[in-house]
Amino acid sequence: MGDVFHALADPTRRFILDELAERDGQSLFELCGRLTMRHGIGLSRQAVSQHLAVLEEAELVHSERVGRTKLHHLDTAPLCGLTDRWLPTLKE
Amino acid sequence: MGDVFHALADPTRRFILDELAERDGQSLFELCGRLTMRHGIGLSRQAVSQHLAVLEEAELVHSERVGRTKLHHLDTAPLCGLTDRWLPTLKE
DNA sequence: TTGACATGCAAGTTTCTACTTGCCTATTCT
DNA sequence: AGAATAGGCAAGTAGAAACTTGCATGTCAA
Repeated sequence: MGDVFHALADPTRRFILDELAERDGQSLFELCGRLTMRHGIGLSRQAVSQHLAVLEEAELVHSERVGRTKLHHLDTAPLCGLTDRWLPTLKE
Repeated sequence: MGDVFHALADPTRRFILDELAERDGQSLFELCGRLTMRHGIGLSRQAVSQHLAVLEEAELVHSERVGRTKLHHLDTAPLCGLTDRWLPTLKE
């Protein structure tokens, strides 16, 4: 669960989640391109790949291999109730 | 807003929030003691102080000086709607 | 005012994080 | 088969983060 917060702590990773929220199932190359075009983030392919690995570790992103590409899917489940721990209205 | 995620990314800081959620208005010394007693975290006073600074930066904790002590208060406001950005049910 | 207590400030160290570069593997197309 | 495409692996680097230690500041109580 700390993994989820750690994953969300980086702005680039939050942009990646934004991208997948808008268009699910993107490949690594697609994400690279769209991060550059739409968010002005000019990172190497490997940098983005490493960010995706962190997001997968946190289970915020799942991936499937399709031929020579790998499609990435957003999973918002780990976000639900993430902060309830400290919200007094939900204590009991 | 990235500050909030960054602040939450550290387990010690999450324990501090737990402590303040349970008993609001603790001093630095109280927090040090309770972190050690209840969570097994034996950190120096300065380490805890630095964690509190990070939490204050993120506005998750506010503090007031009272005589020679400083009391810390939890503020859950920054947590509200933190993850809505990616939750599809709230898109419009 | 002097001593004890609660905290702040400033270096300094070690560990982690983000990113890059270079090379390797696997799949598709011609 | 050979070239192009999509991605993976590994080592290296620069900067940030987490902690520590030592000293300074401010407050209270006798």
